[in-house]
Amino acid sequence: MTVSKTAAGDAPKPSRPARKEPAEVSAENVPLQLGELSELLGYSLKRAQLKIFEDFLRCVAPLQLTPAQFSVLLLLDRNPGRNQTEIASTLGILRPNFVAMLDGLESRELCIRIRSTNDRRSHILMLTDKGRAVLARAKKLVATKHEARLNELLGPSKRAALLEMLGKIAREL
Amino acid sequence: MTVSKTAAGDAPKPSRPARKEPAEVSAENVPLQLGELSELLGYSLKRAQLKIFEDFLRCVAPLQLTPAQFSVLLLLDRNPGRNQTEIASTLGILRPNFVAMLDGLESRELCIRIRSTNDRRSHILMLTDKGRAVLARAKKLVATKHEARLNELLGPSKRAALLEMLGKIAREL
DNA sequence: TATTGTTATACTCTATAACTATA
DNA sequence: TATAGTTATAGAGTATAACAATA
Repeated sequence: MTVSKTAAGDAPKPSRPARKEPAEVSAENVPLQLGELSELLGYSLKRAQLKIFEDFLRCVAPLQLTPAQFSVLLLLDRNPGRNQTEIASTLGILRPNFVAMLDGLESRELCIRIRSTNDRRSHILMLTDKGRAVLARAKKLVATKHEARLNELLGPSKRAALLEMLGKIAREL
Repeated sequence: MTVSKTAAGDAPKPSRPARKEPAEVSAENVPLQLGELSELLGYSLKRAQLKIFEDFLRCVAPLQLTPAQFSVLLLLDRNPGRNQTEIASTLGILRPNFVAMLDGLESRELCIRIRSTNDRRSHILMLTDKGRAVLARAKKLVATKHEARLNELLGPSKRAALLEMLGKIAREL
């Protein structure tokens, strides 16, 4: 059922140790078996996601941007004139949690909140010139280092297939 | 470059509103554009991972097991006689954080810690009979509900391809 | 009355230092 | 001295209730 790479019980038992016994009865340095875990989509998905975020952080480290911050900047650039609720909900961020995040970006002068004249309850969000500049540099780092690495690892067509399947799961599951 | 599904500017502008103007100048109910975000592997990966964990929790809800707890039970079943450090590190869990997790499983009598006779510093971990029974029921729920759903959504061959790519990223990135 | 941004708060995850008991 | 399990703690991330200003 499960494809075991290094099964402890499957190894041919030598009739006699080659040179000397490791230490006492046995060293037990045998690597653990993942078993059904390696067939669990959620498990591999989680491990892969952690690796990718790690790599993203490394690649964009000079700009000090997290994946979440990068996604906010991208969305503000593509959707000028939107308020906090709209941006947050699109990214799956709860409004209360979006406040501190925006505070951080605004204190670094990457974006600004502007009280809307139509509806004075809401804040229109805008990238600053600095925000646009940082975003441009971040996009370049992501494309040339982060995504390039993944392209190298998977190849363009597999990468595209992966993206499509992940999108389908995110949308339809 | 980016495949936009509902581009605000792409819709053919009607020369005259069909019935009446929405409200004032414009309703602005236009959905946001994800833009480059939909091409970012990490973004789709994160959204997909959240959906899959959500579905896992729903499917295994009768047994009250999280994905992390399920992975521990699976690993204990496959690797009897291992200690906390070995199990935790295999799953990418830090030893201090593994303590409370084990406390939870042990208090539910799903596994036990046994002081090793060889090295009295370490605790050998074992599934209890109850733990094995719960694991068996969990495996069945995961296979027939959770993984079956994903198989239905993606098809078996695409599902296998997805798993392989995620594994490759987790191992090699 | 309902909604926007906000505060306060709590709960989970994750990460690090340091203790204890053993080796 | 080094290691296994543990404690304490701090920081993210995420979740809900409730308030002030505005609609």
